[in-house]
Amino acid sequence: MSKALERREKLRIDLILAAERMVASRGLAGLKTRDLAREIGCANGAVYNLVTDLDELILRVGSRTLHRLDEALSAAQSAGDLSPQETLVRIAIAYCDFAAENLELWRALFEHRMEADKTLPEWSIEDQMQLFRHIYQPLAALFPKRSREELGITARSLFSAVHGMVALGLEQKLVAVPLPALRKEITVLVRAMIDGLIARAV
Amino acid sequence: MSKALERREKLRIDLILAAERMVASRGLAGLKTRDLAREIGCANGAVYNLVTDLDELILRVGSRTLHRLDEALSAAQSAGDLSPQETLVRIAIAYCDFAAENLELWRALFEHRMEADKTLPEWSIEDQMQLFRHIYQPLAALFPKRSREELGITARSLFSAVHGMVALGLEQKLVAVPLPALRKEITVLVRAMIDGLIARAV
DNA sequence: GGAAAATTTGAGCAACGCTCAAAATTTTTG
DNA sequence: CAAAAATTTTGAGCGTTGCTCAAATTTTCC
Repeated sequence: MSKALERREKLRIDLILAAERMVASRGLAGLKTRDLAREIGCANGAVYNLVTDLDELILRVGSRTLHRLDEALSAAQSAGDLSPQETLVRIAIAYCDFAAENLELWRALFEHRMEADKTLPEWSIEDQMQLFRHIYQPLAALFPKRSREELGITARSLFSAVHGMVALGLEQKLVAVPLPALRKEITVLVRAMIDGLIARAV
Repeated sequence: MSKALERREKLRIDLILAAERMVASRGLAGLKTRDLAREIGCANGAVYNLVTDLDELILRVGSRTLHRLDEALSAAQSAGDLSPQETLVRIAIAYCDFAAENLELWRALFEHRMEADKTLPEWSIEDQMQLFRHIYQPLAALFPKRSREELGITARSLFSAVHGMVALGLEQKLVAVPLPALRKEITVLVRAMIDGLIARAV
């Protein structure tokens, strides 16, 4: 590869990492092209040589966040040999903890909205799909009779419900819930949801 | 009241209604002061005579949305004389339907974020608290032994879980779920959550 | 080394929320 | 009712924003 292209690649990575740091510290709204350019040492116009858009940059940062989240959920899924129920609780708690520890980056995943005409790139959609798979496996163990499609729907429902509790729980707007209390609420409700689903399944 | 103040009040109401229409049609990001000023027939600077901030204006619009949502949930709560379980399902479905029918206004409730130093006005916090009360009553009927505080926590958990399903369900980013399917998922999971909570309570 | 190709640059554009001296209007006063 | 005083409205303008593009710079190639 030519020297110019090497430098370009290096700068692109610097840019994404700088953007990640900036979102983490100042929130998605605090991400500014001029600050980014100063941070990585180039002209502000140069940002658009590395990335077509701020949208793309945000998606790149989001991709990194999703992969780290994926790792956190994987760790929770394979820790110890728990029952499927308790594995699901662990995953939900891991999701909550990740969101709390990576608050602004996690928020950015859901705050960001593309303009109506632009569509999400393929790799970004792929990233998001992967998340449900951690829930899918324990669910499949609990409901062996259900079809792949049914399990997928249930997995998304469970994920969404936990996401809602975390989202509103970490929101300062509504009553600020202390993190330990939130973890407890999640544990209670996930157990209840699974119990309820099993009871109805028989 | 003086003629000047009357006109001011009228304009302020016009402004809020215009803002509501603009958010509903173009989303929160499409709310622009210059367009608002043109719409209600005044100078762009005049917007700041009626409202201190765009933040305040958004909060005013949010307040109206919350009140309409409150009405929708009230209607669902008092329709027929259903069991507490089925009332909770009805409320959840009503929430889902309201969000779908008022997509951008409903989104604005959660997308909007104040700058860190500014705090929410009292009336806005009050508005938000009211929402849980619809869930509280059927829950109290189901769990007569629980304290007010415990019921409040459970109410918020249930609300948050349903909110999460609606939020991710109506999001175009993830797999777009057809509305009837979403309503069905919500019904299933709310019933499961309640069943599970009751089973653990005995 | 020097011409050609590719890349980087930063001034500049349009649009944004918001401000504030000046203009217009309303209210008070004589 | 007219002039003075108080109040309200106005819109040009400020500082920022994401993004563009002709010009300057650097790299590539022979």
